[in-house]
Amino acid sequence: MPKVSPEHGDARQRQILDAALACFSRQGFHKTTMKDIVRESGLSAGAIYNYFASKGEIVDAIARERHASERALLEAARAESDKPRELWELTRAFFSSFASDEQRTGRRVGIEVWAEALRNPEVLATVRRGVDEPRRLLAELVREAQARDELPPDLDPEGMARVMVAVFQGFVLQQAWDPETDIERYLSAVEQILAALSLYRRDT
Amino acid sequence: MPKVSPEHGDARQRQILDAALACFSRQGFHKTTMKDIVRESGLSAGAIYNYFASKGEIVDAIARERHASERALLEAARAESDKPRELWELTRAFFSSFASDEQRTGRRVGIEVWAEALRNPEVLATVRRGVDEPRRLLAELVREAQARDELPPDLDPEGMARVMVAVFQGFVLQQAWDPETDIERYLSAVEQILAALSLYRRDT
Amino acid sequence: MPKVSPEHGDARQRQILDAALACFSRQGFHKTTMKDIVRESGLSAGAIYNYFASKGEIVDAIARERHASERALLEAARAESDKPRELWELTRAFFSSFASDEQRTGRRVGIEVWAEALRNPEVLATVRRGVDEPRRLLAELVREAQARDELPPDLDPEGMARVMVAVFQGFVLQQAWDPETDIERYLSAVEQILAALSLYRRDT
Amino acid sequence: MPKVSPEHGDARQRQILDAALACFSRQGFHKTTMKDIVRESGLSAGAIYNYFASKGEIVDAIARERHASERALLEAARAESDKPRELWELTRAFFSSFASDEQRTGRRVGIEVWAEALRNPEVLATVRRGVDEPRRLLAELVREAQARDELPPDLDPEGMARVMVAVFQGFVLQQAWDPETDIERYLSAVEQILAALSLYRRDT
DNA sequence: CATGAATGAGTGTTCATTCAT
DNA sequence: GATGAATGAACACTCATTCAT
Repeated sequence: MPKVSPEHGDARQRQILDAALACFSRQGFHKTTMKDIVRESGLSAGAIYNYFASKGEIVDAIARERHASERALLEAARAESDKPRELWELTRAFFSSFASDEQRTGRRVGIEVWAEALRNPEVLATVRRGVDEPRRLLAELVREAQARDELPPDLDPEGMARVMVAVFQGFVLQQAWDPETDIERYLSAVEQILAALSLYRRDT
Repeated sequence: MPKVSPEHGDARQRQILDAALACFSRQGFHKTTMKDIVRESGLSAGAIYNYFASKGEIVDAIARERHASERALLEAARAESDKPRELWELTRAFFSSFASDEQRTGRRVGIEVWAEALRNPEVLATVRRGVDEPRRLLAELVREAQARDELPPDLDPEGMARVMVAVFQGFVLQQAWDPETDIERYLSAVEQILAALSLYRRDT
Repeated sequence: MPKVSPEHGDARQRQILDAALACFSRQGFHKTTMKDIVRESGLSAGAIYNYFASKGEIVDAIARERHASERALLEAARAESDKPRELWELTRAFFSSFASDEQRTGRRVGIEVWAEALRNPEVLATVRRGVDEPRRLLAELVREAQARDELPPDLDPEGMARVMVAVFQGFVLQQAWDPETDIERYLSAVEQILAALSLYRRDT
Repeated sequence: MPKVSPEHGDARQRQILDAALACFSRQGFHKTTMKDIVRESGLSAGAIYNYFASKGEIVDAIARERHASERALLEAARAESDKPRELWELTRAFFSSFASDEQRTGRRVGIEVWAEALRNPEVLATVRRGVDEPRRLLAELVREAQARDELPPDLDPEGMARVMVAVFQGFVLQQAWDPETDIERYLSAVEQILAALSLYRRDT
């Protein structure tokens, strides 16, 4: 079927990536064979290789999608926040994504991407980009809050940003290992931390 | 002459696990072949299969070793703490292990274990045990601190324990992706959080 | 509007064969893919299959072209010869084609055609036709020279014709493996052989 | 079956090369699959890869065997010659190998090796070594014959050596394409050439 | 006639595991 | 117990060919 609409290619790519994500989330990168993706996508092996040069490129693409997805979430969360309690609202908005099954599936794959980053420079670059961006944003928000006298002036913004990223990453792990993990109790602890810090500012 | 001492077996097992850890840390579980472990250990393929029934069992054993290693660290850290600042001292002691190259190597493998846990029930059980124990300990410490009026009484101990575990897990990730990551700035933010919480107790 | 001139088809065929020859000479038959020929020719895969039923047919056609090319060379060489030194002049004229890069490219492919002939009856037939014709011509020339008392009467014309063909084939090989091969020293030896034979006639 | 005699490995290698030669001679390098060699050799795929790192290495090894085989033939032929008619006797002895079916099989593969040399530097090196050696030997013999006044002093030894190599190569081709090719008539022409040259010496 | 995306059988190669010695 | 050669199912990937548009 040649002479095909220009969107056709994008649609095929989606079809492949959706199939790959499904397989990866079910069995992981390494146990997923091209045959699995072929079956899941309904395409032929050859067709897939028209869109991706190798299995590795599919993994790269999935890693980039994870990144893009988190980034989109972050943007959306930020749009809803108002300055004074921004950090907290951002956190809450971001964590709300754990309600979605699709996001949870994606995050399971995301954990594998984290591990893959240790061996694969391409994936590492994507992961670092995906972590550095929110980290910088959070540091900036900390600085702004300090300027508004809402956080202790001697709190290191970079350190605090990393801690907040960690709070997110750690929850992703804990929830992946145990889906029962109670998000509300977790969030309430985070909220209390932020509240404590914002009171603490006057005492230092 | 099968005049092998009973320790012989243990020594062989160690030899295999050391070799496996070296390989896993270098190339990951999936890219490590049995041949790699054979070469690294200096044993024969057959000999290895006398001690482990499959490659998967070696992975399981490595996962258990990771767990044991973290647990030992935790015990050691706890022994050194005095009650009033226990949480913080525990944290600091625990993070001091990042200075050791050996621990860093081990943690890289640990991240892969985290991913593996998503697919392998055996490994999942080990990982959960490895996380639950410190989590329960931390929750207990939080409760004790609350009893001593060192932490806000309405801080959820379970939630807070999870957050502290996350703070550790997230740092493992960030440091694995970027070994330059500054541990001191990270810790200073954590310290400030704990300090804020302990002041905050009086205000609620 | 299939208003294509009748030459259109021939032109397309040329386009395809030129592309194929270029690819074959660069990478050989077997490593050349249809995609390579598509790229080199600027046509589409489908278009090529309108003119050749299979890759094999392209190989056949190239083999026939090699044959036709050698034949043309032979005819041209023969037109220039005068009887008494005909064999020698023919040889020299024929070898002069080694100066042309195009002919050298063609001959590299020719060698592959020789190998292909061992497996492919179609190609074998073409190769045999391409060798038998000059062989018969040379045998005839030997006979004529014998009639003019320019070659020993007991020289076997068929044997001698084969030897002369071999002298050409061997040079093609040696020059393909080492383009530095000195054609003049080679030819001078051939000339001396022919000269010796034409003197020898009187001594037997 | 480990702890195996040291000859065992050589025997396996032979087994593989014999199977490969059989397959290559039947279907050529490119149409021969590893599966074919597996079937023919009676070994498993994995076993073959214990002895050869790739199909290409098997091809290389076969090329080297062709070389060694021709070299051995040449040595044997030379041992039987006496100086005065050495060139001719060498030729005759060498051509006598065409009687053997095994040698004919080998030579068919040899022709493919010739073509392969055009694309594969490894094979090219082997082929050039295999051709240069006899060429140098022949040039030396020509020079010795000239010293004994048995060949024209102005005959270029290098050129003549190449011609004699060509006489052999060309016959290999012609006989591969048509097994009926009459070796005696061919050889008689060669003999007459050598005889003419040795008489001719006095006339120049 | 032309297009080029799709096909899918087939390729060379790998590697966890076994077992005769 | 120890050995390491052998196994063979599985893998990622290729490519001549087709055919809907």
